[in-house]
Amino acid sequence: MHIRKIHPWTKNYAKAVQIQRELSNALILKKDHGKICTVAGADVSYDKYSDLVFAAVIVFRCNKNLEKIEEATAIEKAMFPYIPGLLSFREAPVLLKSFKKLKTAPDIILFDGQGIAHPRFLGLASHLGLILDKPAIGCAKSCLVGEYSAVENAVGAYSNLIYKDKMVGVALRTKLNTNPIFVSVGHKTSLSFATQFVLKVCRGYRITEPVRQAHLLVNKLRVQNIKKTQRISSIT
DNA sequence: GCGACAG
DNA sequence: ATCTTGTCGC
Repeated sequence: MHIRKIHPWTKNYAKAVQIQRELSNALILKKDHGKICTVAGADVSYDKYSDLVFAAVIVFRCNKNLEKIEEATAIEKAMFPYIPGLLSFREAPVLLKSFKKLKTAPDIILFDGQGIAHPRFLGLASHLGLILDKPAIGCAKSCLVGEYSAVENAVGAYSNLIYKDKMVGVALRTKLNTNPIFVSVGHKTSLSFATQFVLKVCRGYRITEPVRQAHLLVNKLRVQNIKKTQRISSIT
């Protein structure tokens, strides 16, 4: 799929922050799409013993079975450290490399991270939604910024996530007796649609099925790659 | 200065 | 995120 080149992947923290401030103004924080027929889940994995970063994206048909349409993976060297608030500068390059391999562009994309529930309102899902020019939703497993009240223990229950007097997302219960996940708009969709959509693509786990499958695939890729590397080094 | 802090 | 087995609870 097409990758828009909006800005360089700087390694300078101050510049990265400035880029986030500028890009956040270009976000479309409303439902800007028709019926969603395909959905993609994306995730990243790291190798503790090297500086390699792995990515996987899987596209599904939005039916009951979430039939898999296509998948793509990529490997890249980590060029940016993990800094809360600057996650996209670490994970976006390898993710884009995998998205570039997709033949079919999904109608919406689910990311393992925040959308606008972010210090400068530009989390991973928002940043990539802009670059890919696609509706995107942030599905984080923990909270980065904002405050919220306790969520009732019932699937579908949620509480608003407030940051700087703005509603930036929701803490959503996707599974009984399990901590809620944090859903926020990434780009080109609304919070209400994102919330309902996330619930529709959950399959008995806390994490949405598209992201969960991408997580399983990227970890498989990492383990295979590590084993392959060890086979080669034992011969050499 | 102190504490918080997606993956 | 990553290193890792069993184990407590629904």
